[in-house]
Amino acid sequence: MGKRLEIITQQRLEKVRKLRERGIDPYPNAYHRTHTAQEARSLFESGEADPASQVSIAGRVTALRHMGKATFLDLRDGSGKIQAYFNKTQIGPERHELVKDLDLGDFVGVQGVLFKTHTGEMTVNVSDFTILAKSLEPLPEKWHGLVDVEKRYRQRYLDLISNQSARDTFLARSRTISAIRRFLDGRGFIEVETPVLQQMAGGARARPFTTHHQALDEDFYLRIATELYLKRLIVGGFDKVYEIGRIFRNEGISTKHNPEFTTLESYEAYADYNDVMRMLEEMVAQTAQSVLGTTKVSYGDLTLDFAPPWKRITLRDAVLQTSGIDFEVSLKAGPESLRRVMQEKGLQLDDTMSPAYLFDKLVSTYVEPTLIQPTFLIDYPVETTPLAKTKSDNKAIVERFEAFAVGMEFANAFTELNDPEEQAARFTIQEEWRKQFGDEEAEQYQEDFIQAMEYGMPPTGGLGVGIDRLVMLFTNQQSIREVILFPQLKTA
RNA sequence: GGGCCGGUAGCUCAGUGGAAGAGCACCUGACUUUUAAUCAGGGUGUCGCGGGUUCGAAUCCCGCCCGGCUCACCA
Repeated sequence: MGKRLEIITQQRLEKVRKLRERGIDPYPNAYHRTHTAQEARSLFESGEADPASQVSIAGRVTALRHMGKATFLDLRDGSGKIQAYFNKTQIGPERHELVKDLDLGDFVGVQGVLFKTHTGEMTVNVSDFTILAKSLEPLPEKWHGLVDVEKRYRQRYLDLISNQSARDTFLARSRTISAIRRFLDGRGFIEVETPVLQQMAGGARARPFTTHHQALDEDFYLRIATELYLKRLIVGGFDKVYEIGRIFRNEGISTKHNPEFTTLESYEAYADYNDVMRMLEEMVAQTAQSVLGTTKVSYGDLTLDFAPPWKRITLRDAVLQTSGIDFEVSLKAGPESLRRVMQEKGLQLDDTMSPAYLFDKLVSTYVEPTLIQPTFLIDYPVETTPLAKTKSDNKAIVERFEAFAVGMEFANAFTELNDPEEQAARFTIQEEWRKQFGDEEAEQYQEDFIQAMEYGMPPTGGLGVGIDRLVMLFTNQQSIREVILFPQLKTA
């Protein structure tokens, strides 16, 4: 800590001491306000307020203008900002001394009548006030706000105090999640919670975090998806379930990846991936409408339109159009043939890449960059998706879609595989890849899950949505850290 | 993990070998309708950390830490 900062803090601690000496608690327990800043504003603008009626409002001092015997300060609460006016004649010389000791960042409660100044600013004419919390540290600068990205992430509260745009982004995030809940609740889905600590982490291709339970003396994984437990609930007879929750993947950190992130997963009995596609379109469009007031969303130089229907293209056609590779033809000649064709295109592949990796590579290299407007990529090779059901007329292709915008995947869904014998066979293939290719992210054989399938699961459409990424799209943010309040950073 | 860029006052930033700076914030004083208030005065610093080169280093070199972008990997 620099010496200047220490001096400022010392000065403010001295003010705290003086307040206590005068019998004033610098940190009282509560303050009962009658209005938020916004409510007071509406009350006044509506013209229905009795001009003599008192309001009390509380907030943080974000600007302070002393003018001799008069003082103006800006108070900000969760609803917005309002100006307060202190006049020495009105509050008395003794109280006026306290006003002079107020600092930027302090919390105060003010009581008085509302009026408009000569310059038209709605203001509380303060007759009484209460210090609610002294601030000991100087706030970031008022004009430029807090710019330092590292500080904005590590001390997000300063970002929120200083930058309206940060407040707007996280408010939009909150409203997005609320709107999604309303949408699903309105459709008869019930929200559930499933374990984060799992003996086997499944439902996605990813490396898990490990942890340890002391009393059981047993290692656990943090979940990488909510899928396998939610499907057990479909078996249990809840026809429509969803979970919005944190999942954890022990992988690289980037502008599009945080080690912990939030997904929505929903499962609907008697539905297939076509039903889910229609639902997702509607859900995202309604959510955008509700949060942003429009389905046309600015993103960088682009305008994304989430109004249904979104473009649909099969993975095969998309890969063919963008790379000239027809993987169905190649696959008929075996996975090695596909690897050879891809290598001929100049793709860097090594022998440890399982077929699932090969498709990932194809899609990420050729297809994803072309998917700007909201687009469904549909019908994936069975090798890529061990938990999805194949098409009734083509056992090589599963009924799966992923939704993209600006080249970024934000949803993944399929008609769920509910044949226990086939599921067992698919897990077995995954286990073989784990051995053959050293593919640590291959699904593990999950006996308990198979057993659930054996009791019978109805035809089911499942959906996963990356909430953080959806919020990025809605709030025009290029980095996932801008939509996560406390993103993962190295220890400073 | 690789490449590129960055870290100077509480905040936002100048400063590329020769006395550490500006604006805001802060402190002192003036000011009873200001609002990026104004006016007069005051600089409060481990130049990210550690070595090295040099008469002299914020500046040049080496190593390390943290961050941003990007590539790799993933969603």
